[in-house]
Amino acid sequence: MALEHAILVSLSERAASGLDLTRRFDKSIGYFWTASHQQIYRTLSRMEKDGWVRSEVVAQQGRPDKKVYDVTAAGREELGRWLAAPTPAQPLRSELMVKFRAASYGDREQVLDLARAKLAEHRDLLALYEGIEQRDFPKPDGLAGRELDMYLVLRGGVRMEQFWIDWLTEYLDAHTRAHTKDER
Amino acid sequence: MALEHAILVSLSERAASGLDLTRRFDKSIGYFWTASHQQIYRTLSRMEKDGWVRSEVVAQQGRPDKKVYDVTAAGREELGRWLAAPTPAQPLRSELMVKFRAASYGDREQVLDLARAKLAEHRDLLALYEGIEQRDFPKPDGLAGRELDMYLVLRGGVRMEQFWIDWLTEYLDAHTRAHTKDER
DNA sequence: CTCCGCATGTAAGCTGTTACATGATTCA
DNA sequence: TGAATCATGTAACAGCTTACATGCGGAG
Repeated sequence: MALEHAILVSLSERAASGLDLTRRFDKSIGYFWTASHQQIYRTLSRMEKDGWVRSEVVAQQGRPDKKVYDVTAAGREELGRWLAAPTPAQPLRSELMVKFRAASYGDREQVLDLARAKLAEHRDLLALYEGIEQRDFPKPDGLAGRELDMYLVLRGGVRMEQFWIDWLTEYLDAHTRAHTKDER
Repeated sequence: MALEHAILVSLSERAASGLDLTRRFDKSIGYFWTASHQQIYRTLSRMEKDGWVRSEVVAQQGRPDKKVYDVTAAGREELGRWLAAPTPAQPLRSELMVKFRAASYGDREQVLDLARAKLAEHRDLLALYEGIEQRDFPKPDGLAGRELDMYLVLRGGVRMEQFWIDWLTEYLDAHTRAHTKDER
């Protein structure tokens, strides 16, 4: 029930069409909340029916018309209500952890390869986030308000990737040690 | 498509009824993959139809009969196949991060209260995981095989909770500093 | 004239959640 | 007698994914 609210947040930052939103959910806000264009169009329709957003058809030159959505007063009210409501605990769901736990029921070497692949993925993501951090927030000390919010969420992404890298490294090291011990 | 596989893992460790599995998904394996009893019963039926598990009705004294499920050869094969298959990147989905980014569109003080509540939740979870770690793996150095797998997944849980605590602390500190600066 | 990007959708199917249902036994 | 636990489900709905559909304009 949170896609509506993620859309309200994104539209509060700036009015947008369905495709604009789709692109935002492919980066920026998409780093911590993903959605496909099908979901977005469907949800926008429902939100307009509910009066949380309104749309205006905008003609473009050399391109098809687009419907630009904007948050209404009712939408702003709903956003404020949701922001203050308690956030239910979102249990961790990690396919990788299930696989790691199950490694002894299959080919362990292939599971270790999966771990190495994930480690590379997370290193790439960390580099991406750190690049954004250095480009957009070179001096974080003076930040406040909306910019501070953006910065701190990005910091969450950086720390999250660092967590994966550290844990996967511990995992691979431990299994390497256990393996060499077997060999002796 | 991973609940089937989580069930295969759990049944590989030990045969179980639907209710047994439901209880396991409330702790141990449930710390990184959750499922309700409705999901479990529905999925077990499908898996039996597909030949991945077989069931045996076991009479009990003073209790209703139960259906105990067991992994078949086809199920073990499927588990091995799944274990070796690449794991798709699972994008992060955090309602809390959406709220943090949106704090300026609502009552910031209430968002800070949410952050404090989450911090307390994650401290409790960390204490739980560290308790299990000390109780079940007091000397992790000699571990190998299945036990090492269990230990390392638990370490993932510990590190994950540590991540949340560190980040939420950074978040609260940064906003406290920004706030006191406004006051001056 | 074909392919690509823009722009908006529909439809089918699977997964997950919420609510309801049944029948037995044990304990207060 | 009434509540709690054991044990297994059904039904309805909401959410998400995958595939398909349409039509316009510009580039090569």
